[in-house]
Amino acid sequence: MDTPIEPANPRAALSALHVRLADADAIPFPTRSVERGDALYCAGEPLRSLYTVQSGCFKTVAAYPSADDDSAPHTQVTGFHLTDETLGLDGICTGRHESDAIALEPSVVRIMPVGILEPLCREYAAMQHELLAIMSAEIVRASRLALMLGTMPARERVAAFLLDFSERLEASADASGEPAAELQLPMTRGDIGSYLGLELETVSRMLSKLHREGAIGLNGRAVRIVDRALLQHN
Amino acid sequence: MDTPIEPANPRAALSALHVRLADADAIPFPTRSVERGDALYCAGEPLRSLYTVQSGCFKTVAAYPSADDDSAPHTQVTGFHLTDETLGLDGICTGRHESDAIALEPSVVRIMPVGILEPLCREYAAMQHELLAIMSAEIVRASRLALMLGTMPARERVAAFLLDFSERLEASADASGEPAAELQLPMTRGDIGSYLGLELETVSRMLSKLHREGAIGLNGRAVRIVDRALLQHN
DNA sequence: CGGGTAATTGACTCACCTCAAGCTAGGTGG
DNA sequence: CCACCTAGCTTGAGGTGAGTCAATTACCCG
Repeated sequence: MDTPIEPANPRAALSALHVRLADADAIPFPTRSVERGDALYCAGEPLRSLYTVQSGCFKTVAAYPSADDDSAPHTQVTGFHLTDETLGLDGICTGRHESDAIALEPSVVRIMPVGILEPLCREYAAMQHELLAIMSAEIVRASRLALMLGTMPARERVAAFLLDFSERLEASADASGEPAAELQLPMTRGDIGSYLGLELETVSRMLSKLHREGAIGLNGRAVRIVDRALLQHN
Repeated sequence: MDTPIEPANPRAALSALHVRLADADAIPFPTRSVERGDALYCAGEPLRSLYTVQSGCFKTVAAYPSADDDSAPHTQVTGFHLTDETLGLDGICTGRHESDAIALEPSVVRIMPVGILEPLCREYAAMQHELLAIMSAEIVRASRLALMLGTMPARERVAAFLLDFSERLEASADASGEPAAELQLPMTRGDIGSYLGLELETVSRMLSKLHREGAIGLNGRAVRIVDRALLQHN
């Protein structure tokens, strides 16, 4: 308790989470294009590389075998990944990918083979630090998602999702500092619902409600954030 | 697709997640004792060290400012940490702890100063690999928690919690391979509920129900797992 | 033995799920 | 160019699992 610092404002922290792997160094990693709807990798595949999104957007989908075996396994979108975010980190511990990564729009990724990555990090302290920071940020992100799913009502979840998404858009696109007000959501209501632990109908209803209340403009997947305060509070 | 391996069984994976940091090397890190109920660290504090639990048990608690500011912030137990598990990883990205770590019983931790850790990992490949594996495992754990909170009904959550806890007890205590059947839960129903995104009354009801159905023996915080299959399925 | 924290159980409520119907938009082929 | 078709979205009506409130019991520690 030596500094009178902010009590861990998660919104602020989320911006701080935004770190780039391997952009300081000039190593020419190869890239790969992925069509909309295609998988960058699938759960169970051996981990060969980590991927940094250059352009486009992905969702990661995890499955958990259902309680009664015959019924469908529990499945959930565990994250959306925009430009400059890194994919595949969850596979390091087992050497296998723990989830599917599906492109939500035509996307390009930078490929960083894991075999190269570790030696590289042993050489360059900055790079090692960056990798650790990114992984730590991913832990925080996942924990925060869990917190959201555990404690917030539907309406707050949807609002928080929109705010988070707009800030990450801003972070990846321009560096204006101002979060984006116009969002073009690349995912379906069903994807959002899965991510937020809600049914797609509930997501739709909450979006309509936020629209009626004047917090957002809404036209299909185009969302305009009108009143940030109204979204944050209440 | 070169190996016909298990399709990412999360239960199995969870055991694989169990990795020890800095136990191969003979570096004499100092230790620290923490009384039951005391905090090992608090959210917002600068990150000085990572901690490996030597004995005892901790819970980590995260706070998220509430939607309307005047009311209490959302708060949730984000994890329970037994022997050999590492605490503090979520703080690496911001340099500040993102949660409180509270001892649930008298505990001892091994202290690993972060300033030493990174250079050490640059020197020893095995240690670096271990650290990355632990962090990755933490990502998987958090994602899986989110999945659970997003998709499973109360009864399954409680059952999954008991199974997970018993396996981790086994992993940390003896190396028998057989998961523990007798659990002495160190946390309250409220803690469990917070972790699982349920009210403490619901946790209590589900435990009673599992008891009535013959899946578990139940006597306060002492739980005996009678019928694993019944817990897993249905 | 007494006081306070933790756990159990019941009755009632409500937020979200489920099921169902209709709508909209974009792409495709006749 | 339009008709169709599918996937996605919206909205309504009704059911239900978990939350809320409240009362009682069990337990631990001083």
